Amino acid sequence: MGRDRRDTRRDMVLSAVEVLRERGADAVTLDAVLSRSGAPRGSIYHHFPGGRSEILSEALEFAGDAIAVRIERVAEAGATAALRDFSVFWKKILHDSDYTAGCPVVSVAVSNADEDGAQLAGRARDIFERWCDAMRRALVGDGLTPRTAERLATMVIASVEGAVVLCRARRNMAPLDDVVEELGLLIDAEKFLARNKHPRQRASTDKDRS
Amino acid sequence: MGRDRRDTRRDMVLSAVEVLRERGADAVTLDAVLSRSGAPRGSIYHHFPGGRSEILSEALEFAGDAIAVRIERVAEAGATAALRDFSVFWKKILHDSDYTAGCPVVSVAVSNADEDGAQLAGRARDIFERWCDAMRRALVGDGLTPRTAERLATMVIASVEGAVVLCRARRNMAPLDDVVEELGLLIDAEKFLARNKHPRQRASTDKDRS
DNA sequence: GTCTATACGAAGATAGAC
DNA sequence: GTCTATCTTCGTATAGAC
Repeated sequence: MGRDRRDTRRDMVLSAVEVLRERGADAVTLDAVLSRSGAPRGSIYHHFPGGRSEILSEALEFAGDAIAVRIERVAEAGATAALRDFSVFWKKILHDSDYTAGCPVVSVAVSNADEDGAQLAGRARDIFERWCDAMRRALVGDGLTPRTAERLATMVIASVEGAVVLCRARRNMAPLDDVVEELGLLIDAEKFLARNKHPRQRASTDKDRS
Repeated sequence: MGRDRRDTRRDMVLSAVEVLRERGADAVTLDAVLSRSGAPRGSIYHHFPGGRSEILSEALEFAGDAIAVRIERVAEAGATAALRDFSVFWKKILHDSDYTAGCPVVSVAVSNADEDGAQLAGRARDIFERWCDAMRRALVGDGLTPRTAERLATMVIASVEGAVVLCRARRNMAPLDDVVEELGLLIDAEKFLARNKHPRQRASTDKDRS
Protein backbone atom coordinates (compact mmCIF):
# COMPACT_ATOMS: atom_id res chain seq x y z
CA MET A 1 0.00 0.00 0.00
CA GLY A 2 2.98 2.29 -0.08
CA ARG A 3 3.62 4.32 -3.13
CA ASP A 4 6.04 2.09 -4.94
CA ARG A 5 3.43 1.95 -7.69
CA ARG A 6 4.50 4.65 -10.03
CA ASP A 7 5.28 4.28 -13.65
CA THR A 8 3.63 1.11 -14.81
CA ARG A 9 0.32 1.33 -13.03
CA ARG A 10 -0.24 5.00 -13.70
CA ASP A 11 0.83 4.66 -17.30
CA MET A 12 -1.68 1.89 -17.79
CA VAL A 13 -4.51 3.99 -16.40
CA LEU A 14 -3.56 6.95 -18.56
CA SER A 15 -3.37 4.74 -21.61
CA ALA A 16 -6.77 3.30 -20.79
CA VAL A 17 -8.17 6.82 -20.64
CA GLU A 18 -6.75 7.54 -24.07
CA VAL A 19 -8.30 4.47 -25.62
CA LEU A 20 -11.55 5.23 -23.86
CA ARG A 21 -11.59 8.67 -25.38
CA GLU A 22 -10.63 7.59 -28.86
CA ARG A 23 -12.44 4.34 -29.41
CA GLY A 24 -14.95 3.78 -26.63
CA ALA A 25 -15.27 1.49 -23.68
CA ASP A 26 -15.36 -1.74 -25.64
CA ALA A 27 -12.04 -0.90 -27.23
CA VAL A 28 -10.28 -0.71 -23.88
CA THR A 29 -8.78 -4.16 -24.18
CA LEU A 30 -5.78 -5.37 -22.27
CA ASP A 31 -3.78 -5.54 -25.47
CA ALA A 32 -4.61 -1.93 -26.29
CA VAL A 33 -3.62 -0.74 -22.84
CA LEU A 34 -0.39 -2.72 -22.90
CA SER A 35 0.70 -1.60 -26.33
CA ARG A 36 -0.03 2.04 -25.52
CA SER A 37 1.60 2.10 -22.15
CA GLY A 38 4.43 -0.20 -23.05
CA ALA A 39 3.72 -1.99 -19.80
CA PRO A 40 4.74 -5.63 -19.59
CA ARG A 41 2.01 -8.18 -19.93
CA GLY A 42 2.86 -9.75 -16.64
CA SER A 43 1.99 -6.55 -14.83
CA ILE A 44 -1.70 -6.63 -15.51
CA TYR A 45 -2.97 -8.77 -12.70
CA HIS A 46 -0.22 -7.64 -10.43
CA HIS A 47 -1.38 -4.02 -10.51
CA PHE A 48 -5.03 -4.73 -11.30
CA PRO A 49 -6.26 -7.91 -9.61
CA GLY A 50 -9.70 -7.16 -11.00
CA GLY A 51 -8.35 -7.38 -14.56
CA ARG A 52 -9.81 -5.38 -17.40
CA SER A 53 -12.83 -4.38 -15.41
CA GLU A 54 -10.70 -2.69 -12.80
CA ILE A 55 -8.59 -0.87 -15.36
CA LEU A 56 -11.64 0.47 -17.15
CA SER A 57 -13.28 1.54 -13.93
CA GLU A 58 -10.21 3.36 -12.77
CA ALA A 59 -9.72 5.07 -16.10
CA LEU A 60 -13.25 6.44 -15.97
CA GLU A 61 -12.81 7.59 -12.40
CA PHE A 62 -9.48 9.20 -13.09
CA ALA A 63 -10.65 11.13 -16.14
CA GLY A 64 -13.95 12.19 -14.62
CA ASP A 65 -12.32 13.32 -11.43
CA ALA A 66 -9.70 15.40 -13.19
CA ILE A 67 -12.34 17.32 -15.10
CA ALA A 68 -14.53 17.74 -12.04
CA VAL A 69 -11.69 19.20 -10.04
CA ARG A 70 -10.93 21.54 -12.89
CA ILE A 71 -14.50 22.83 -13.13
CA GLU A 72 -14.82 23.16 -9.38
CA ARG A 73 -11.65 25.17 -9.18
CA VAL A 74 -12.46 27.68 -11.89
CA ALA A 75 -16.13 27.88 -10.93
CA GLU A 76 -15.23 30.32 -8.20
CA ALA A 77 -14.33 32.79 -10.91
CA GLY A 78 -17.88 32.72 -12.23
CA ALA A 79 -19.91 30.85 -14.79
CA THR A 80 -18.48 32.59 -17.82
CA ALA A 81 -14.95 31.72 -16.79
CA ALA A 82 -15.98 28.16 -16.04
CA LEU A 83 -17.60 27.79 -19.43
CA ARG A 84 -14.57 29.21 -21.16
CA ASP A 85 -12.23 26.90 -19.28
CA PHE A 86 -14.43 23.88 -19.97
CA SER A 87 -14.45 24.73 -23.66
CA VAL A 88 -10.72 25.25 -23.77
CA PHE A 89 -10.19 21.88 -22.16
CA TRP A 90 -12.14 20.05 -24.84
CA LYS A 91 -10.64 22.05 -27.65
CA LYS A 92 -7.22 20.96 -26.50
CA ILE A 93 -8.30 17.32 -26.40
CA LEU A 94 -9.80 17.59 -29.87
CA HIS A 95 -6.87 19.47 -31.34
CA ASP A 96 -4.12 17.37 -29.81
CA SER A 97 -5.76 14.18 -30.98
CA ASP A 98 -6.59 15.53 -34.42
CA TYR A 99 -10.27 15.04 -33.62
CA THR A 100 -9.95 11.38 -32.75
CA ALA A 101 -10.57 11.79 -29.02
CA GLY A 102 -13.70 12.81 -27.16
CA CYS A 103 -15.20 12.54 -23.71
CA PRO A 104 -14.45 9.30 -21.87
CA VAL A 105 -17.56 9.60 -19.73
CA VAL A 106 -19.76 9.83 -22.79
CA SER A 107 -18.01 6.78 -24.17
CA VAL A 108 -18.98 4.81 -21.09
CA ALA A 109 -22.49 6.22 -20.96
CA VAL A 110 -23.37 5.15 -24.50
CA SER A 111 -22.00 1.63 -24.24
CA ASN A 112 -24.13 0.09 -21.57
CA ALA A 113 -22.42 -3.24 -21.74
CA ASP A 114 -23.57 -6.22 -19.79
CA GLU A 115 -22.39 -7.17 -16.34
CA ASP A 116 -20.22 -4.48 -14.82
CA GLY A 117 -21.56 -2.10 -17.42
CA ALA A 118 -24.34 -1.15 -15.04
CA GLN A 119 -21.83 -0.25 -12.38
CA LEU A 120 -19.84 1.83 -14.82
CA ALA A 121 -22.98 3.59 -15.99
CA GLY A 122 -23.70 4.50 -12.41
CA ARG A 123 -20.28 6.02 -12.05
CA ALA A 124 -20.75 7.96 -15.28
CA ARG A 125 -23.96 9.35 -13.83
CA ASP A 126 -22.19 10.47 -10.66
CA ILE A 127 -19.46 12.16 -12.65
CA PHE A 128 -21.91 14.06 -14.84
CA GLU A 129 -23.79 15.03 -11.71
CA ARG A 130 -20.64 16.42 -10.18
CA TRP A 131 -19.82 18.45 -13.27
CA CYS A 132 -23.33 19.87 -13.42
CA ASP A 133 -23.25 20.68 -9.75
CA ALA A 134 -20.01 22.62 -10.02
CA MET A 135 -21.37 24.56 -12.96
CA ARG A 136 -24.61 25.18 -11.09
CA ARG A 137 -22.75 26.69 -8.15
CA ALA A 138 -20.90 28.99 -10.51
CA LEU A 139 -24.21 30.18 -11.93
CA VAL A 140 -25.72 30.68 -8.51
CA GLY A 141 -22.69 32.77 -7.68
CA ASP A 142 -23.55 34.86 -10.72
CA GLY A 143 -26.93 35.68 -9.26
CA LEU A 144 -29.23 33.10 -10.82
CA THR A 145 -31.88 31.35 -8.81
CA PRO A 146 -31.10 27.77 -7.79
CA ARG A 147 -33.66 26.34 -10.18
CA THR A 148 -32.52 28.42 -13.14
CA ALA A 149 -28.91 27.70 -12.32
CA GLU A 150 -29.53 23.98 -12.26
CA ARG A 151 -31.32 24.06 -15.57
CA LEU A 152 -28.68 26.20 -17.21
CA ALA A 153 -25.86 24.11 -15.77
CA THR A 154 -27.38 21.02 -17.33
CA MET A 155 -27.66 22.95 -20.57
CA VAL A 156 -23.97 23.87 -20.45
CA ILE A 157 -22.76 20.34 -19.83
CA ALA A 158 -25.15 18.77 -22.33
CA SER A 159 -24.48 21.19 -25.14
CA VAL A 160 -20.71 21.15 -24.74
CA GLU A 161 -20.66 17.36 -24.60
CA GLY A 162 -22.85 17.21 -27.67
CA ALA A 163 -20.64 19.72 -29.41
CA VAL A 164 -17.56 17.63 -28.71
CA VAL A 165 -19.26 14.71 -30.45
CA LEU A 166 -20.11 16.93 -33.42
CA CYS A 167 -16.58 18.33 -33.54
CA ARG A 168 -15.17 14.82 -33.76
CA ALA A 169 -17.54 13.94 -36.57
CA ARG A 170 -16.90 17.14 -38.52
CA ARG A 171 -13.24 17.26 -37.66
CA ASN A 172 -13.32 20.95 -36.84
CA MET A 173 -14.05 23.26 -33.94
CA ALA A 174 -17.10 24.97 -35.41
CA PRO A 175 -19.75 23.17 -33.31
CA LEU A 176 -17.96 23.94 -30.07
CA ASP A 177 -17.43 27.55 -31.08
CA ASP A 178 -21.08 27.88 -31.99
CA VAL A 179 -22.26 26.31 -28.75
CA VAL A 180 -20.00 28.41 -26.56
CA GLU A 181 -21.19 31.57 -28.23
CA GLU A 182 -24.85 30.66 -27.84
CA LEU A 183 -24.24 29.66 -24.25
CA GLY A 184 -22.69 33.03 -23.58
CA LEU A 185 -25.78 34.71 -24.94
CA LEU A 186 -27.99 32.40 -22.91
CA ILE A 187 -26.13 33.05 -19.67
CA ASP A 188 -26.43 36.77 -20.26
CA ALA A 189 -30.12 36.42 -21.03
CA GLU A 190 -30.75 34.47 -17.85
CA LYS A 191 -28.79 36.98 -15.82
CA PHE A 192 -30.84 39.77 -17.37
CA LEU A 193 -34.07 38.02 -16.52
CA ALA A 194 -32.88 37.36 -12.98
CA ARG A 195 -31.85 40.97 -12.45
CA ASN A 196 -35.14 42.34 -13.73
CA LYS A 197 -37.16 39.87 -11.69
CA HIS A 198 -39.35 38.95 -14.56
CA PRO A 199 -40.71 35.53 -13.76
CA ARG A 200 -41.37 34.77 -17.38
CA GLN A 201 -43.66 31.95 -18.20
CA ARG A 202 -41.94 28.67 -18.64
CA ALA A 203 -42.90 26.08 -21.18
CA SER A 204 -42.63 23.16 -18.83
CA THR A 205 -44.43 22.92 -15.55
CA ASP A 206 -41.80 20.94 -13.71
CA LYS A 207 -43.56 17.71 -14.25
CA ASP A 208 -41.73 14.62 -15.36
CA ARG A 209 -39.18 15.28 -12.69
CA SER A 210 -37.48 12.44 -10.98
CA MET B 1 -32.72 -6.32 -57.22
CA GLY B 2 -36.40 -7.07 -56.93
CA ARG B 3 -38.11 -6.62 -53.68
CA ASP B 4 -38.26 -10.18 -52.48
CA ARG B 5 -36.13 -9.06 -49.52
CA ARG B 6 -38.67 -8.42 -46.86
CA ASP B 7 -38.75 -9.86 -43.40
CA THR B 8 -35.34 -11.25 -42.65
CA ARG B 9 -33.16 -8.56 -44.09
CA ARG B 10 -35.19 -5.68 -42.75
CA ASP B 11 -35.53 -7.28 -39.37
CA MET B 12 -31.79 -7.67 -39.16
CA VAL B 13 -31.20 -4.01 -39.93
CA LEU B 14 -33.78 -2.92 -37.37
CA SER B 15 -32.23 -5.18 -34.77
CA ALA B 16 -28.81 -3.79 -35.56
CA VAL B 17 -30.16 -0.29 -34.98
CA GLU B 18 -31.48 -1.36 -31.60
CA VAL B 19 -28.17 -2.80 -30.51
CA LEU B 20 -26.40 0.26 -31.85
CA ARG B 21 -28.59 2.49 -29.74
CA GLU B 22 -28.33 0.44 -26.60
CA ARG B 23 -24.76 -0.77 -26.51
CA GLY B 24 -22.75 1.02 -29.12
CA ALA B 25 -21.15 0.10 -32.41
CA ASP B 26 -18.77 -2.51 -31.06
CA ALA B 27 -21.69 -4.41 -29.58
CA VAL B 28 -23.31 -4.86 -32.98
CA THR B 29 -22.06 -8.40 -33.42
CA LEU B 30 -23.55 -10.93 -35.74
CA ASP B 31 -24.72 -12.98 -32.79
CA ALA B 32 -26.50 -9.99 -31.27
CA VAL B 33 -28.25 -9.16 -34.53
CA LEU B 34 -29.29 -12.76 -35.07
CA SER B 35 -30.62 -13.33 -31.59
CA ARG B 36 -32.62 -10.08 -31.69
CA SER B 37 -34.08 -10.54 -35.12
CA GLY B 38 -34.53 -14.26 -34.87
CA ALA B 39 -32.98 -14.48 -38.29
CA PRO B 40 -31.25 -17.73 -39.23
CA ARG B 41 -27.50 -17.77 -39.11
CA GLY B 42 -27.24 -18.85 -42.70
CA SER B 43 -28.92 -15.66 -43.85
CA ILE B 44 -26.12 -13.34 -42.90
CA TYR B 45 -23.90 -13.50 -45.92
CA HIS B 46 -26.85 -14.13 -48.18
CA HIS B 47 -28.45 -10.79 -47.36
CA PHE B 48 -25.25 -8.97 -46.45
CA PRO B 49 -22.30 -10.10 -48.55
CA GLY B 50 -20.20 -7.52 -46.76
CA GLY B 51 -20.83 -9.22 -43.45
CA ARG B 52 -20.93 -7.32 -40.19
CA SER B 53 -19.50 -4.20 -41.75
CA GLU B 54 -22.39 -3.97 -44.18
CA ILE B 55 -25.02 -4.55 -41.50
CA LEU B 56 -23.58 -1.85 -39.27
CA SER B 57 -23.30 0.59 -42.13
CA GLU B 58 -26.87 0.05 -43.18
CA ALA B 59 -28.15 0.34 -39.63
CA LEU B 60 -26.50 3.72 -39.26
CA GLU B 61 -27.83 4.88 -42.58
CA PHE B 62 -31.33 3.67 -41.87
CA ALA B 63 -31.55 5.29 -38.45
CA GLY B 64 -29.94 8.53 -39.48
CA ASP B 65 -32.12 8.83 -42.54
CA ALA B 66 -35.34 8.26 -40.62
CA ILE B 67 -34.54 11.06 -38.21
CA ALA B 68 -33.40 13.38 -40.99
CA VAL B 69 -36.63 12.90 -42.89
CA ARG B 70 -38.57 13.57 -39.72
CA ILE B 71 -36.77 16.83 -39.01
CA GLU B 72 -36.99 17.96 -42.60
CA ARG B 73 -40.72 17.34 -42.68
CA VAL B 74 -41.60 19.19 -39.49
CA ALA B 75 -39.10 21.96 -40.13
CA GLU B 76 -41.58 23.60 -42.45
CA ALA B 77 -43.74 24.30 -39.42
CA GLY B 78 -40.96 26.40 -37.87
CA ALA B 79 -38.02 25.95 -35.54
CA THR B 80 -40.07 25.70 -32.37
CA ALA B 81 -42.16 22.89 -33.79
CA ALA B 82 -39.05 21.16 -35.09
CA LEU B 83 -37.39 21.37 -31.70
CA ARG B 84 -40.47 20.04 -29.97
CA ASP B 85 -40.76 17.14 -32.40
CA PHE B 86 -37.07 16.33 -32.11
CA SER B 87 -37.36 16.29 -28.35
CA VAL B 88 -40.48 14.13 -28.40
CA PHE B 89 -38.71 11.64 -30.63
CA TRP B 90 -35.85 11.15 -28.18
CA LYS B 91 -38.11 11.07 -25.17
CA LYS B 92 -39.98 8.21 -26.74
CA ILE B 93 -36.75 6.33 -27.41
CA LEU B 94 -35.58 6.91 -23.86
CA HIS B 95 -38.92 6.04 -22.30
CA ASP B 96 -39.63 2.95 -24.36
CA SER B 97 -36.19 1.55 -23.67
CA ASP B 98 -36.25 2.47 -19.99
CA TYR B 99 -33.25 4.71 -20.60
CA THR B 100 -31.10 2.00 -22.15
CA ALA B 101 -31.19 3.40 -25.68
CA GLY B 102 -29.69 6.57 -27.09
CA CYS B 103 -28.63 8.00 -30.41
CA PRO B 104 -27.14 5.49 -32.87
CA VAL B 105 -25.20 8.18 -34.69
CA VAL B 106 -23.51 9.28 -31.49
CA SER B 107 -22.64 5.65 -30.81
CA VAL B 108 -20.83 5.46 -34.10
CA ALA B 109 -19.19 8.86 -33.73
CA VAL B 110 -17.58 8.03 -30.39
CA SER B 111 -16.25 4.63 -31.40
CA ASN B 112 -13.80 5.49 -34.11
CA ALA B 113 -12.73 1.94 -34.69
CA ASP B 114 -9.97 1.05 -37.06
CA GLU B 115 -10.52 0.01 -40.66
CA ASP B 116 -14.03 0.74 -41.84
CA GLY B 117 -14.51 2.89 -38.78
CA ALA B 118 -13.26 5.86 -40.72
CA GLN B 119 -15.89 5.32 -43.36
CA LEU B 120 -18.61 5.02 -40.74
CA ALA B 121 -17.41 8.18 -39.05
CA GLY B 122 -17.73 9.96 -42.35
CA ARG B 123 -21.31 8.81 -42.68
CA ALA B 124 -22.03 9.95 -39.14
CA ARG B 125 -20.70 13.37 -40.08
CA ASP B 126 -22.99 13.56 -43.10
CA ILE B 127 -26.00 12.58 -41.02
CA PHE B 128 -25.30 15.21 -38.38
CA GLU B 129 -24.81 17.71 -41.14
CA ARG B 130 -28.14 16.88 -42.63
CA TRP B 131 -29.90 17.23 -39.29
CA CYS B 132 -28.25 20.58 -38.62
CA ASP B 133 -29.11 21.77 -42.08
CA ALA B 134 -32.79 20.95 -41.70
CA MET B 135 -32.87 22.73 -38.37
CA ARG B 136 -31.02 25.67 -39.88
CA ARG B 137 -33.62 26.06 -42.61
CA ALA B 138 -36.36 26.05 -40.02
CA LEU B 139 -34.61 28.85 -38.17
CA VAL B 140 -34.08 30.85 -41.32
CA GLY B 141 -37.77 30.47 -41.96
CA ASP B 142 -38.32 32.02 -38.56
CA GLY B 143 -36.48 35.13 -39.60
CA LEU B 144 -32.94 34.53 -38.38
CA THR B 145 -29.95 35.40 -40.49
CA PRO B 146 -28.20 32.47 -42.19
CA ARG B 147 -25.18 32.73 -39.93
CA THR B 148 -27.19 32.95 -36.72
CA ALA B 149 -29.45 30.15 -37.90
CA GLU B 150 -26.50 27.91 -38.59
CA ARG B 151 -25.00 28.56 -35.21
CA LEU B 152 -28.28 28.04 -33.41
CA ALA B 153 -29.07 24.90 -35.38
CA THR B 154 -25.76 23.42 -34.30
CA MET B 155 -26.62 24.42 -30.76
CA VAL B 156 -29.96 22.64 -30.95
CA ILE B 157 -28.55 19.38 -32.29
CA ALA B 158 -25.55 19.41 -29.95
CA SER B 159 -27.48 20.20 -26.80
CA VAL B 160 -30.26 17.72 -27.46
CA GLU B 161 -27.77 14.99 -28.29
CA GLY B 162 -25.83 15.77 -25.15
CA ALA B 163 -29.04 15.80 -23.14
CA VAL B 164 -29.94 12.35 -24.42
CA VAL B 165 -26.63 11.08 -23.11
CA LEU B 166 -27.27 12.71 -19.75
CA CYS B 167 -30.81 11.33 -19.62
CA ARG B 168 -29.48 7.82 -20.15
CA ALA B 169 -26.95 8.26 -17.40
CA ARG B 170 -29.42 9.78 -14.94
CA ARG B 171 -32.27 7.58 -16.04
CA ASN B 172 -34.73 10.45 -16.16
CA MET B 173 -35.96 13.13 -18.53
CA ALA B 174 -34.75 16.13 -16.57
CA PRO B 175 -31.72 16.98 -18.76
CA LEU B 176 -33.79 16.91 -21.93
CA ASP B 177 -36.53 19.00 -20.32
CA ASP B 178 -33.98 21.52 -19.13
CA VAL B 179 -32.29 21.75 -22.51
CA VAL B 180 -35.52 22.13 -24.43
CA GLU B 181 -36.65 24.92 -22.15
CA GLU B 182 -33.36 26.78 -22.44
CA LEU B 183 -33.39 26.30 -26.19
CA GLY B 184 -36.85 27.83 -26.33
CA LEU B 185 -35.57 30.86 -24.50
CA LEU B 186 -32.54 31.03 -26.74
CA ILE B 187 -34.57 30.83 -29.93
CA ASP B 188 -36.79 33.62 -28.67
CA ALA B 189 -33.78 35.69 -27.72
CA GLU B 190 -32.22 35.27 -31.14
CA LYS B 191 -35.51 36.14 -32.80
CA PHE B 192 -35.72 39.26 -30.66
CA LEU B 193 -32.21 40.30 -31.57
CA ALA B 194 -32.90 39.66 -35.23
CA ARG B 195 -36.10 41.69 -35.17
CA ASN B 196 -34.45 44.64 -33.44
CA LYS B 197 -31.47 44.54 -35.74
CA HIS B 198 -28.99 44.87 -32.95
CA PRO B 199 -25.76 43.41 -34.22
CA ARG B 200 -24.55 42.63 -30.75
CA GLN B 201 -20.92 42.00 -30.26
CA ARG B 202 -19.93 38.42 -30.51
CA ALA B 203 -17.31 36.75 -28.41
CA SER B 204 -15.67 34.84 -31.21
CA THR B 205 -14.37 36.47 -34.33
CA ASP B 206 -15.16 33.66 -36.71
CA LYS B 207 -11.66 32.39 -36.65
CA ASP B 208 -10.89 28.71 -36.27
CA ARG B 209 -13.44 28.02 -38.94
CA SER B 210 -12.98 25.16 -41.31
C1' DG C 1 7.75 -7.74 -10.65
C1' DT C 2 7.90 -9.55 -15.05
C1' DC C 3 8.09 -13.30 -18.45
C1' DT C 4 6.14 -17.36 -21.22
C1' DA C 5 2.78 -20.69 -22.05
C1' DT C 6 -1.65 -22.10 -22.15
C1' DA C 7 -6.66 -22.53 -21.51
C1' DC C 8 -11.04 -20.82 -22.72
C1' DG C 9 -14.53 -18.37 -24.97
C1' DA C 10 -16.37 -15.05 -28.30
C1' DA C 11 -16.62 -13.39 -32.84
C1' DG C 12 -16.06 -12.99 -37.97
C1' DA C 13 -15.86 -15.52 -41.97
C1' DT C 14 -15.90 -19.51 -45.24
C1' DA C 15 -17.11 -24.11 -47.16
C1' DG C 16 -20.09 -27.53 -48.13
C1' DA C 17 -24.36 -30.24 -47.06
C1' DC C 18 -29.43 -29.97 -47.27
C1' DG D 1 -32.19 -19.90 -48.63
C1' DT D 2 -30.78 -21.99 -44.63
C1' DC D 3 -28.02 -25.14 -41.67
C1' DT D 4 -23.86 -27.15 -39.75
C1' DA D 5 -19.15 -27.53 -39.17
C1' DT D 6 -14.72 -25.44 -39.18
C1' DC D 7 -10.89 -22.04 -39.33
C1' DT D 8 -8.83 -18.12 -37.60
C1' DT D 9 -8.19 -14.31 -34.82
C1' DC D 10 -8.65 -11.86 -30.75
C1' DG D 11 -9.28 -11.06 -25.84
C1' DT D 12 -9.45 -12.48 -20.98
C1' DA D 13 -7.51 -15.01 -17.53
C1' DT D 14 -4.49 -18.31 -15.05
C1' DA D 15 -0.32 -20.96 -13.93
C1' DG D 16 4.22 -21.39 -13.25
C1' DA D 17 9.08 -20.18 -14.42
C1' DC D 18 12.60 -16.55 -13.78
